Amino acid sequence: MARRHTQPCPIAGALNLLGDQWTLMIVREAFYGTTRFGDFQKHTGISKNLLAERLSMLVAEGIFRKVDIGDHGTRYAYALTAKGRSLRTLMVALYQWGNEHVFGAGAEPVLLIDRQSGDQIPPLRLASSSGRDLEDQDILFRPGPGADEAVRRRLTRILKARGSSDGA
Amino acid sequence: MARRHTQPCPIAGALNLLGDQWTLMIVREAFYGTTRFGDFQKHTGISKNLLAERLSMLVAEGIFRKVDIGDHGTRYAYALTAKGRSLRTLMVALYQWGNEHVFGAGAEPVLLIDRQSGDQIPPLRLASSSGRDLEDQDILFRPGPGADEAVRRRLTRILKARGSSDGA
DNA sequence: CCAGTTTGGTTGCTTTTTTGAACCATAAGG
DNA sequence: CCTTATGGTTCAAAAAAGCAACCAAACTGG
Repeated sequence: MARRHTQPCPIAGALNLLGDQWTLMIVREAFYGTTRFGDFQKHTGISKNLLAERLSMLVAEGIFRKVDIGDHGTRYAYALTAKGRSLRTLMVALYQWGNEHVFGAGAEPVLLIDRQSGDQIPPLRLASSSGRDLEDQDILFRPGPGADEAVRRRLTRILKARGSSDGA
Repeated sequence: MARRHTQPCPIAGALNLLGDQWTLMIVREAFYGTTRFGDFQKHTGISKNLLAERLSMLVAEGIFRKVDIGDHGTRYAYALTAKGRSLRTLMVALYQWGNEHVFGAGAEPVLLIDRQSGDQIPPLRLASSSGRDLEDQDILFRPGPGADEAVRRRLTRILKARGSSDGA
């Protein structure tokens, strides 16, 4: 729950919110259509106190919203917000990596299917704006407007190291 | 370290390996070119015992390999294997989500740049095999060969719930 | 309208992880 | 040959997770 990572880094920032065993399981459930406290608990196996804490964190972060259903009172639906639904790409990346590298071809537990064609959804493809496939060495890390001096220095050093090992 | 999730689910399986605060920070460092124990520690801020444990887990899982450098003995390089490099897509999804939804437009700490064009790498796009954009409602979850009875039943129920709410 | 169940928690205790610091052996470097 | 760097291990303390018990409001069936 405590913000562990303090560096201005998108990975660190994302892990502060999502980097534990349960948060993305809860998000998975929401993509499966689960909305109720008890159903999240039943389908994930998380304990009630942790689920309560995670859901309230996710609501505070704007990833879920808590909707009072039933006339007024003790029945609620937890639904993904637009920010929550924006995790779809990340979830698909996890699905595909888990299928391929944890369970392996021929042992995939859950396949992602394109409803319209009935075919499997193809692997996410990292491509340039012109559509060219990008490999590891095609990616550079550049400080953005939110970078501090430390990040700026570090990325510059990485860039130099990469650049010099390039011609070799 | 203990395998928490036991369901046959690609998300659960992936989170068993990657679902904590440090593992993906270590992987990030590897993508930045870090190979040495001390450098991983310095750049992430992880404590030595946890780093040692995580690295040995990652080596055991085939995500990193440990290479003895220096004549023989106490100097090692940790390098991503092909399986480790296959995390690239997942990492990019995290970078993009963190930039957009944790820091926000205009405050991105680290931008991903296409070396050849110098432009920013565009957001990962979830598309069908024919290239059509896919939205939430276009994705179905189908049991794969590794599904057990419980998963099969659950996904069938989700499919029905989705199908029936479809015409409404 | 009353009794029993469902829902959505909270509380408190135990166990596991993480943190942080100290320590250490081998190997490089000067 | 003395010093420092490397890559750890070990230990105690703090934090987080897991687990069971408890609870109040509200819905349900009769």
